[in-house]
Amino acid sequence: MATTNANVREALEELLRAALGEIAPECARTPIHLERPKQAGHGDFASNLAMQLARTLRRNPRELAQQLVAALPESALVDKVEVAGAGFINFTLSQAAQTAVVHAVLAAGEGYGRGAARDERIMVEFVSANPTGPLHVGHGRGAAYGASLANLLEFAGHEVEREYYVNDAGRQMDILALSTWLRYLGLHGVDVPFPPNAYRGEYVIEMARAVRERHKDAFVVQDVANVLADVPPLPDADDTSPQAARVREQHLDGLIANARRLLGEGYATVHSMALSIQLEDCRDDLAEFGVYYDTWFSERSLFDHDLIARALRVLEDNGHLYEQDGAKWFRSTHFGDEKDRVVQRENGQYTYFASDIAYHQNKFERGFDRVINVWGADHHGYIARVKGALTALGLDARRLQVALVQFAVLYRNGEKASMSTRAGEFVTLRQLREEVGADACRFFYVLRKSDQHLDFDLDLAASESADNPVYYVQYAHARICSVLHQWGGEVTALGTAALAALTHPRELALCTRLAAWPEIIAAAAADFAPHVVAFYLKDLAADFHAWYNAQRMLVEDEAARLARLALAAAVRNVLAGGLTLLGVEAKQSM
RNA sequence: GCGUCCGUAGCUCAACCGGAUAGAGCACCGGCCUUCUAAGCCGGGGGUUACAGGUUCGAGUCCUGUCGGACGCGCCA
Repeated sequence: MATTNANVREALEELLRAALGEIAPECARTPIHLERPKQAGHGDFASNLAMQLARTLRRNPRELAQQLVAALPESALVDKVEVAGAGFINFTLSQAAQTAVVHAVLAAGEGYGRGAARDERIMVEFVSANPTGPLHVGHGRGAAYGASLANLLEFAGHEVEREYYVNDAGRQMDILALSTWLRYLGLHGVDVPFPPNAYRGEYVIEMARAVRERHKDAFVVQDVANVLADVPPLPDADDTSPQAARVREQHLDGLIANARRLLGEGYATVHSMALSIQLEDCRDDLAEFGVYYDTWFSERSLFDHDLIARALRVLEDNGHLYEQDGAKWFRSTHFGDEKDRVVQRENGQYTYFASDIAYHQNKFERGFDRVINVWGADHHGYIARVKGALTALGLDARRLQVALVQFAVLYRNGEKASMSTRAGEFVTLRQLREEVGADACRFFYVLRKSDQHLDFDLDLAASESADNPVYYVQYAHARICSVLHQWGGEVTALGTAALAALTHPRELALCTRLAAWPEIIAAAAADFAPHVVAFYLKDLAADFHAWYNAQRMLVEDEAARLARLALAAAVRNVLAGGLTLLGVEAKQSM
């Protein structure tokens, strides 16, 4: 008779429902809400039913609560029912009902807490950083959050696909290809002044070496004047005017055009080498961070299959496009956006937004019930136009959900550390992992609500960090492993151990905590909130450490020993499962 | 200027979509290792939830305004 947590909750609801029918039949359909009190001493479950009724019945809530309690049917699950506070009804479960969760956990193993129904197909798209350089610590937060969210949704019972959108078709890629080529020329002694707004990082020079290795001097152009032909000269470095900024952009565009002209087919070779090197690097980086994808979706494939033109045609046919100043506009103001948006420029090129419209149409056509985008908070202004476009395409925009992740700001010596990709002076995700370890990184990143700014203190994280809560949770797991190892018995045999010996308040508190795990999963998944899991694991570890210091497990008395070991094994299962969801290793020893 | 998000202990953050005495960690003070890992435990001090109103049995949570912060407002991606 494995009494699961859901059983208990439903049983208590039934009891209250019966009492309600007795006391106030006219309110028999009032929803009954049971919550877990945060305060010890308020029982295992509490209901505010009497307070809810007080309004409609215009009666004293405490009196109502008393009457409800008096009308409750007998139940073996319940030890004590009390009226407290303004009219709460507090249930204290019997020892058997509280400890039964241990058997439920051991029977289900790491599957304990898993949502029952595989009801929805969900895509989670996350990170999707331009493959123009190493991932930095801002991407790291999106990676940790997105990966944990996907795991969480999967564990909650959905079918999840993880996707990375590769921006391999835009101007940024051209700038990367140009940057690589200019460095390559530099390696061959052809010195073209390196533009300040090209990619200046050391990794670009490494790519240039790779190009030289494979293609020798095939792409060398000796005449600097030729490279700079028709390119407007760079303004002074200290000129920060908007005009100067525009000229710098034109300078880049001119260089890219010349690279295309001078290299011919060779340009595409450099371009695709740069892309594949960066993509490979990104994939490795994320894999070492415990982040994996089912699909890497190429933006360029949208062009190759003419999907952008097709999507725009649908919009056009539905009357949502118009022409002005030679460009083609999407009337997104009809769908709540602040202003209309260009989808095709005067020069005939599609905008990034146009790709995105086709991309999201494609996502929906792949048959997902829900599509979740994890975006940096700086993209929030972008939501209205994408949703608007989906609506205009005749799709249900509510199926697209955007999870915004606020910035992670790095602090070093108490001061903000810059992380501009272009300037080349940023802290990469790889550096961060090497400094603090992937486990601490993953845990640290999801330890706060995603809509909360994250202050990442490098000095603290890099220090021999006993401060880091991830060790606290891992330590609890390792302690249990150690005790079970010293006991030496078959852990599977604990699944049927008698639990009557579990009577210590610390033991019962642990059981209550274990019983909450399925609810934590459901709530965290519904709210897209992996931090709820992280906080739960800290609480569970705290409950365990407190018990560990209060009682020994390996005692003479066999009944007590087996019951306690069973409880410990159950705690270990949930700790391991939770850590896995967050991409953190459940260590056997520390 | 307009829009979105945010403001909770000295610091970093929670608070089960309106519930009980607002909780953790760090830092600070005092205890616990001849017994399963002290990366641990036990105890203590620390708050007008930015501010002012409003809604109701009840507000950190909802509505209005003010102040402060981050981000966004391109024929960039």
